[in-house]
Amino acid sequence: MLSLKYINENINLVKECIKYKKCDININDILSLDLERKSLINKVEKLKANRNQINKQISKNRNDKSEDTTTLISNMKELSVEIKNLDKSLFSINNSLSNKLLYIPNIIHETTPKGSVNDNVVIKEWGKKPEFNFEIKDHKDLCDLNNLVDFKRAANISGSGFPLYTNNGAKLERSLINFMLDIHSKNGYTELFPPFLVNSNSPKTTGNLPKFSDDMYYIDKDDLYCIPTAEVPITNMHLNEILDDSDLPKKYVAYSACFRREAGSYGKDTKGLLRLHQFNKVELVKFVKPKDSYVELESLLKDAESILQKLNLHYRIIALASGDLSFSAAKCYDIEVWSPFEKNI
RNA sequence: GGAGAGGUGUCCGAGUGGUUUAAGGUGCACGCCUGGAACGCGUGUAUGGAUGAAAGUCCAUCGGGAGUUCGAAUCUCCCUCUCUCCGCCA
Repeated sequence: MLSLKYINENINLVKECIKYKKCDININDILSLDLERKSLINKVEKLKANRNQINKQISKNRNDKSEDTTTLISNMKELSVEIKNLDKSLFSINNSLSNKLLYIPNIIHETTPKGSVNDNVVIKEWGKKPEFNFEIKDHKDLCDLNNLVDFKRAANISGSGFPLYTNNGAKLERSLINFMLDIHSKNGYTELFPPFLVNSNSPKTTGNLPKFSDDMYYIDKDDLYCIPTAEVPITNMHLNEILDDSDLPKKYVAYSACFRREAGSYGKDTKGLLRLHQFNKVELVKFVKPKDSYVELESLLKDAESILQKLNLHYRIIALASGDLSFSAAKCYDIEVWSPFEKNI
C-alpha cells in the first residue's frame, strides 16, 4: 500500500501508474479527503495543546492551593467534548482514507514494459523443445497410467481441484519439494515452514485483501484465511519490526500448500493438475534495501531458474507488461515451462 | 475451555488518578579527560503525524481497542500475546 505522503509527493506518477496498470481508480477524492483530514488535525491538535496546558495549570493550582480550579475544570469539560467530537470525525475520515488507499496499485518500475498482455516481452529462452519419436500423452493420462494421482477418489474427499497424490505421485511431489528446499537453502536462503492459516491483516499487507477476497478460502468461525501462497505468512513475519540494514538482505525459502478458490475461472484450464484449489509451492522471499531491490530480483530469478536447469526443462522468461502486472507488483518475471503435449507453456 | 501472573523506551526497571506530556540505570553516539585506552565527567539518544524554507513548535504513542473522568501508564470492560496450573485432546 502506498502512503498518503508518497501519493501527495508523486501525484502524477501515481496517476500514470494507475493508467498503466489499467485500474479504474480516481485519486482525486483521496486528495480532497486528505485536505479535509489535515484541517481537522490542525483544529483538534490546537485544542489538545490547550487542554494539556490547562491540565498542567489545574494540577499546579491544586498542589500549591493557590487558586480555585472550578472555572478551569468547567472550561475543560467543554473543551473535552469538542475534542471528542472532532476526534470522531477524524477517525472516520482516516478510516475511509485507508480503505481507499488499499485499492491503489503499486508504482511500476521504469523497466516494466508498458501496455497489455500482448506487450509482454520474452527476455530469454533456455534449452530446447524436446522431440519424441512416438505419440506423447498429456499429464493426465500419464498420471492415470502410472497411478500418480487419483482424481476420481479425490472428488469423494473434497471435490475437484483438490488432488490426491498416490504412490509414486505422492513421492514425486515430496521429492520435488525437498529438492527445491535443499537447493535454495544451500544458496543461502533460510528455510521456513509457515502457518497455512493467517489472520485477516496478513493478506491485507500483501495486497490480496480486500481486492481478491473472493479468491481466498475463509474460516468465519476463527476469522482466518487459507494462504494463497507462502508469500503471505513470510512477508508478515517481520511485521512491526525495524530491520537493521546490516541484517539485509534476509532471504527466505518456504514450502506451503496454497489455497485458491479460483472464483470465476470455472471451465478454464481445469483439467488434471491445472488451476487447482490446493497445490504445493516452494516460495522465495527476500527482504532487501530499497536501493538493491532490482539487483536482488535478478538474482532471485537466477535462483529460481537454476531449479529448471537442473531438471533440464525447456523454459522462457517473460517480463510482464504493466497491464498484466498484479496489483502490488512493481516488476514481474514469469518463468514459463514448455509443455510438449499442450504445445505451449 | 477454566483459573492465575504478567506485557512500560535498545535492554533492565520504577511508577495505583494531576510538578511522570515516563524516574533511575544500561546500551549507543559525540565531547572533555589520557601518550592511548579503561574509569570518571558532560551532552545527546524513539516512532508516527501536523506545521514550516529551515531551526523549531505542537499532537499522539506505556501490548491493541472501547469506556469512566476536567484529567488515565495508573480505574472499568473487551481483545491479543507470554508464562504457570487444571480440563479437553480426532
